[in-house]
Amino acid sequence: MAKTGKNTTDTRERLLQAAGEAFARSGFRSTTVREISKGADANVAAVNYHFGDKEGLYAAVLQYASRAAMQKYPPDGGIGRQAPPEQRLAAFIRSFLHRILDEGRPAWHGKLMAMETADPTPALDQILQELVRPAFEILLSIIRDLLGNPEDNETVYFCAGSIVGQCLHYFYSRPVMERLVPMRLGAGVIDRLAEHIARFSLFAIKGIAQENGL
Amino acid sequence: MAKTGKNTTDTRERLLQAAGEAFARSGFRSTTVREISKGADANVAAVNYHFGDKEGLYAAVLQYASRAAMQKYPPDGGIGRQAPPEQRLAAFIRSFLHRILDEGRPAWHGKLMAMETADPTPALDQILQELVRPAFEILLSIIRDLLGNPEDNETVYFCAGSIVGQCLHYFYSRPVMERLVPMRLGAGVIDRLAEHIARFSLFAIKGIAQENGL
Amino acid sequence: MAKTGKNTTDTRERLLQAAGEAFARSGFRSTTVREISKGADANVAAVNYHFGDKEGLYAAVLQYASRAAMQKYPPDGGIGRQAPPEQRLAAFIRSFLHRILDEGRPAWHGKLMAMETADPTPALDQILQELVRPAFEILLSIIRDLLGNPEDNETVYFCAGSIVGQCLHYFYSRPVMERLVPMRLGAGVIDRLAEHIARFSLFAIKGIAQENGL
Amino acid sequence: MAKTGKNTTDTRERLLQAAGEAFARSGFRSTTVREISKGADANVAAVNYHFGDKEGLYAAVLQYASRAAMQKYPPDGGIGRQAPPEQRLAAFIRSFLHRILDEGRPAWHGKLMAMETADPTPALDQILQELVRPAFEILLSIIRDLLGNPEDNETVYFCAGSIVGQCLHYFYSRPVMERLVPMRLGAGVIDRLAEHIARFSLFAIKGIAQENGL
DNA sequence: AATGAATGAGCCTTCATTCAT
DNA sequence: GATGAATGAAGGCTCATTCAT
Repeated sequence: MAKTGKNTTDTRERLLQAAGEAFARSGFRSTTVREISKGADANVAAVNYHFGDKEGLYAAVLQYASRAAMQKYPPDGGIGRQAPPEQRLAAFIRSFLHRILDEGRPAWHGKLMAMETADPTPALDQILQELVRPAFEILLSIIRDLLGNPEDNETVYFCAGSIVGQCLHYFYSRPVMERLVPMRLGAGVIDRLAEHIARFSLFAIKGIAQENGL
Repeated sequence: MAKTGKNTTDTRERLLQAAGEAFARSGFRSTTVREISKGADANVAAVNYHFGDKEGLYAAVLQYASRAAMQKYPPDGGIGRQAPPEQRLAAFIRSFLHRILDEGRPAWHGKLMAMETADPTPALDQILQELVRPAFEILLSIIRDLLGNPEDNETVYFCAGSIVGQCLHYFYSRPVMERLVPMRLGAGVIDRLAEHIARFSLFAIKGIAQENGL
Repeated sequence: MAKTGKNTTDTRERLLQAAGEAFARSGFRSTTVREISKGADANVAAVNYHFGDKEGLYAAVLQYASRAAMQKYPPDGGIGRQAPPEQRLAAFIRSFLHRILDEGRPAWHGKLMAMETADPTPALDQILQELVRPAFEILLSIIRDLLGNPEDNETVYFCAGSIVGQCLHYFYSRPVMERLVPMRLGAGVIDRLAEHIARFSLFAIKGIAQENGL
Repeated sequence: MAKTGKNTTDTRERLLQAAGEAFARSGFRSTTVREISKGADANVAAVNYHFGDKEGLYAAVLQYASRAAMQKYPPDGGIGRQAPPEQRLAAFIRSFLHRILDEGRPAWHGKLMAMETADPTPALDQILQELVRPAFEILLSIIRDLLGNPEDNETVYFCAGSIVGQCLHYFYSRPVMERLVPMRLGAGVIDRLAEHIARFSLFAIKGIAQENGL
């Protein structure tokens, strides 16, 4: 009955953790505050007490997760701006892929962001400006370098979409893929996948650059 | 009390339509049968009468939508098997893109399928075998033709993923895209997009084929 | 699709049969009109069409069942009024017991009456006067004969209650009995049971008669 | 808005009371949780909060009632094991009869148990082992003493059934009795009834014992 | 005479939220 | 700061009944 030790980390933190896992597992609607409270070994009313309401908790979780994920897997892949764009692209892709597919402890960090991307809540805008846009700008600049700084913005955007899309696909469509192709997304596969997407995209962008350059 | 002329189509059909729009708008969980019933100008019990339960209605809607979408935009893009693989790929992509981005009347057809892809319900398996797998096989055979029928399956699967991913991305990430890039997805854009993805992928696959061929 | 042969017995009759079984199985509340209709191979609306409403059907079934049960197992046990009261009592008990415990085809006839006894609906009064009272009067007259036509009515009523109670007990408490004692109510047991109750009651009434007679 | 003084007992207790009365009045199926909640002056969700669901509430009520009834009218009738079996039988019967017919405050206690006996729910088994079986064993031992500890178990069980049946009859068949015989079951009648059943059964068992002994 | 579609009231349950302590 | 009890608004579903044919 003694409750000592339970509050070594404070309730707020435990709620954030439990909520993150739950939201990533079942989405916003399907996750109940009771489920979260139980997972955090806290009272039902704790959510409302600390975060106002369920939506407030979600926003907090999202921001918390985004920052953590971006910190663990930075969008530049840990490679300097001066590196050749081919390397920077490969690093970007590898980092992105790990961010959303990593099955490690805070696996839900990337998941949550990807889910939010497809089905945004009012909490999205908040992190969009703070975290997503900077990462996107990095990608754009890599592509511009590869394309030779073209005047045409649409091509740049399209190429960015092609790269991001390839990466996200393995997150979104995983349930279908697992039913469709005889292949599991183990740890090794992620790296081979990153390599493939980088090679695929590099050939494509180089091809486009050449064609445009003529 | 006279009910004549109130509805030209019968209740079952109206339920299917209303449910499709609602499910595509808010997802399975968030959509209520009362909302659907009201939208179909029918009684709450009508859903239960015609489809057993909410899940049965969803399954019916999904099948209905999938077939309609596949019929309107067939996976071969209306091009014969004998056409050169470059053309077949372009046709496949164009058809795929229109299928999921078409804003026409049954706009929700593609939406629903994409949502189901990312977050499957028990109703998915039903249409997976009937509709998705055949389309996927078509894509695989196109890629095999382009790659020169390689023995390595993983590369084929990876390339297929890259193509499908690029297309789906513009569906999934649309909310984010609209906030991030100054561009609207009008009818014309879909065609330019299809052209881009085809060109992008063709350069990539050709490059990979060449590299592997050495 | 041909429906010939289905109406060899008419719908009304089939509804009565199906409803009887269902009501005896699950009681009035738990039985649904749809269940009955399906069992009778008839339309949902047939019940309301033929019997006005569910309650009307129940009343019809009850009367139908009571008459059939009373006819198959008449309260006098098929023994003349002139027979010695000991024999008439044994016959009464045997007939009663079979009426409520018989597992034969229209097993539900007696069951329904017993259920109605414990938890009467408005339909009870109808059959009470027509069927139950005459049977009860027969029992009373047997007891009066055995007791030597006493002036005290309460003793007669009490004895009647003791006899009827013993019989009904094996109907009402069967679920508990089956859990409590290692014994099944097979066909042979019913006869041994009838014999026991007759003997038990005869000893009792004789004893009371002697005591009162002193 | 002030809720002080509104309820002296707490909600859980009030729910138990209200549910007991309602279940005894209308049975499990016909009783609604709204009816119970209103009767307990509580919210609809209170049932769910305190007892999980309607069935859980029923089980709780049944146990509560059984224990209370068994405590108020213990199966040994308050008489020691060393008393002569004739006295113990009379005491058992008197206690049993009061337990199921008592019109006192928790009148529904016995009613509920009797209803459960005839039409058991999953909740029965729980109290069967805890409360009913011990009482039944007491009755069996009394009968064995009266019969001179016979080897034949069936006779013992049959006699037990005869006694219990006589008692329960006045509970089950009360609605019919009241229509059939000009007699009310007042407090005085219960005692006279107990006396009758005891005398009736004693004569019967003694007779059987004598006959078997020859 | 009989049917299948449609109705609306009502039931049990769940859930986010609030309140008194 | 934190809790357990309590709330009320829905939500999905069932059911007896009715309506148009």
